[in-house]
Amino acid sequence: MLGKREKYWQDYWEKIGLFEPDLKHPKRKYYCLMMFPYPSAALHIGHMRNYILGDTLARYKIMQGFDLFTPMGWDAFGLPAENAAIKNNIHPAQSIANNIRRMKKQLRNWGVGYAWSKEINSSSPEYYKWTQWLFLQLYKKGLAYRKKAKVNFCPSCQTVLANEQVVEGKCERCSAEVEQKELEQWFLRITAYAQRLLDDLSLLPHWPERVKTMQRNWIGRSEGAIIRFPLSNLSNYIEVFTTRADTLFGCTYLALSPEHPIIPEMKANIKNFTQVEKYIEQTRKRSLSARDNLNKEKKGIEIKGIRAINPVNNQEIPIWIADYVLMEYGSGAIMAVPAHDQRDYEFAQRYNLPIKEVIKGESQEKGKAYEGDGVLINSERFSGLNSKEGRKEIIAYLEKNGQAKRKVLYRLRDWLISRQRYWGTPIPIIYCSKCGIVPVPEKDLPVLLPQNVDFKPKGESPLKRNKEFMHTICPQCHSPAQREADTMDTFIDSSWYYLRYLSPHNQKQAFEKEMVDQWLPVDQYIGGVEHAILHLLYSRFITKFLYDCKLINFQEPFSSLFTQGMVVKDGLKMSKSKGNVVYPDPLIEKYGADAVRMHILFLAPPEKDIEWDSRGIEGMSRFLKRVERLISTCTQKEEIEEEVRRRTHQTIKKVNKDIENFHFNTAISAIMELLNYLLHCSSLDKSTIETIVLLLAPFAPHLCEELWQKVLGHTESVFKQSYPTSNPQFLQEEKILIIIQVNGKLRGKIEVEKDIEEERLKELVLSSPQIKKWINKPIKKLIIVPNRVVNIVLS
RNA sequence: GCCGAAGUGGCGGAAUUGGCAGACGCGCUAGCUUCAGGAGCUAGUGAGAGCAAUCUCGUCGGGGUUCAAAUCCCCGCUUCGGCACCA
Repeated sequence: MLGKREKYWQDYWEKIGLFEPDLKHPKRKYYCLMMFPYPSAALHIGHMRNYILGDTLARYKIMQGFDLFTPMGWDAFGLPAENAAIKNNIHPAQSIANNIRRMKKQLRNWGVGYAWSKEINSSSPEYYKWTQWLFLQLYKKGLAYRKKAKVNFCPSCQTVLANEQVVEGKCERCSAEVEQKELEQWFLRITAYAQRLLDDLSLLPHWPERVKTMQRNWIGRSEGAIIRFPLSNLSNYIEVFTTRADTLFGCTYLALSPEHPIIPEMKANIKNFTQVEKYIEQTRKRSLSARDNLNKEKKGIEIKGIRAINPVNNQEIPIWIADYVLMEYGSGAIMAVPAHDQRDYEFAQRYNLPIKEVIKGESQEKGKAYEGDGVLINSERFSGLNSKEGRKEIIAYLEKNGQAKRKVLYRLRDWLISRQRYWGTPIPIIYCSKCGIVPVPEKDLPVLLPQNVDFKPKGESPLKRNKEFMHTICPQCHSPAQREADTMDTFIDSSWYYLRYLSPHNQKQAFEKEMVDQWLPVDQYIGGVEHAILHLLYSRFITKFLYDCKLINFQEPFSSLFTQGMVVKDGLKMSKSKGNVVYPDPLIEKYGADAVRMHILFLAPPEKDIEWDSRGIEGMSRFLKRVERLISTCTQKEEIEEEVRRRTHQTIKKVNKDIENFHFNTAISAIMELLNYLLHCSSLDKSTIETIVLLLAPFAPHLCEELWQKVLGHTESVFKQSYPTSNPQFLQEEKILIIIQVNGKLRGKIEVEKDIEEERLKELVLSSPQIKKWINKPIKKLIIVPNRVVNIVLS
């Protein structure tokens, strides 16, 4: 079914408000959310897959009688829009508006329904006013703070780059060497929620295990201790973090990160300070790329003139600076145990440092550090303990003397939200020379993003060049003040949008608590796995924060998550820069939306990546034509045939189960099988014909709506009908096919009545001529699995 | 390097969780139908042997558990994702 007829039904669904539930008084709510897109270009097949999955589920839930809420909006701020605008010299607001118009039209043509009356756009003042409000709440609770941090800066593009835009230390676009710049920036203290974000993953049984694992790794909890190493003949000390206190006796040197602050502090005591300085400078030049990635050779330099004392045995050990020690993690210093850490081992080998074995393991490899647990040796009174006890005892011993402290460390870092960019939510902060940092009062929100800005990159935040925007009055002392020129990371926009959908135009609040408590958490969230970490972690963080503020009454935003696979072309993810993007619209024009929708769903299970192939679409189109022909032309009769009814109910059962499990591909093949059978019946009863249409409706909405109303003569939408449910009574089969095996090999089949007595079955099987010829030896054993298998085991 | 997932016909993929391997579809082959077809219908389609009925082999490779393994266990290989000097 094509063109005009599909459009007719799309209009019809809009007219009857199929996707516009009564948000105030839902009876059985179901919140189905699909990740909102970036309106940077037209939607391609990959997007379509996402929205088709959601729409099919949504229509199924509507037919099950849920008050279904499935809204859509636009994640409209951000880099791609700004870059596109710079390239084409159009204002981002303009290009965004154009793209939204185009994408909305696409979604409509695909028959994807949304509660369009609740549409949101994160770049509109009525939305970002509340993103700013959210920032202020975080600021009030001390969760938003400012500190110096490095950014990647491309001197040729004159712009700040995101980490993803830095490829091997070079700018992704112009290949210039990326520089590091230190800037004052805003951070959100997500690390304060690290433990809860980790623990509460267990509240999410309906999230993919894969995603939860990725989040766990990202949070990266590790349990250990801070151990203090005094410097000999000095009052100073160096602290290290370790998870392996059991190996403390094997520590033969300390290693500091080149950025460690104690190095300049101890300048006077360091005898070889000039060489040390030179080494640090060299390391810095080797830039992040070379140092961070890859298993580069570990290099370092010994600090002469100061030595550290191992607190557990008072042994004096040398202090080194080593490029494999990171300032960003732990204390920026480590206790090196070459015998039991591969990195320390390699370093010790290179510089001829002693290697002292203190753990006896089961399988020790030569020429490698033994990193496993084992039994402590060469550890004085701790020798003989196992690693686990050793860690506990050694830390306890040091703790008594104030030389150690138990410590849990997370790899998770605070969330840097400042962007030196134009196209984002302005950070609602004012800098006053008298009052310092002053948040914009809530009544003054939104801080409007000015339209007239030269957003071409010139090395600083574009807003800085707009005097009208920058110059303001301090809300506290009313003297002239400056605005914050940076905008927020767009991940903030998307960390709370699911709350805004319920009241997108409310001018008094970000969201209405009663309604949000009623509708959230989202019942089903659907999106790409590329958001497994950042977006989902940030949303969880913000939800927990709002819960702590008592603004909502749930702690997790998304009860079920479904991450669909990518659609790839020529083995690569579709992207404009690679030039391998496929748009579905020409196919829809040729075959109709229903055929394209079903083809995408039929191609593979939705969580799998698929290589795009439009060839099979002909088959789907044929199938839909056969459905149409069957429904429109078959002769009707009163009575229902038993076999027809049984097969129909078996199909109903399977389709329901498959949809619930997102097995859309097998649901479709089950319907195809049923249709193949029904096509051979000379005539059918009315209920079977209607069942086919109802079963298929979520998959092929246009065709089924048309058949339901125009052919079967109903006056109400097919989506106002209940989805078919199977009646167990009609599933019963009185005859069962039993598989007969001899020595585990298939040798025959036999049809018997269900739940036949074993003795009788045995008799039938052994007397069957096709089986007899295989029994050439005495029977050792006879295994009967009721209603399934008989296996004859010969001796 | 570490963690995770996967490996089934020419292709996409099924297999009630240990019980007929290859459902459904694409593609291909033959026939019918049509003025014609890039339309429709019918039949066939894992490999090998045979006129046939039928038999043998077969789910990445190797071993094992079991009456019975694509499915469970061990070893190895390959591919794809995530993390990557995290102390």
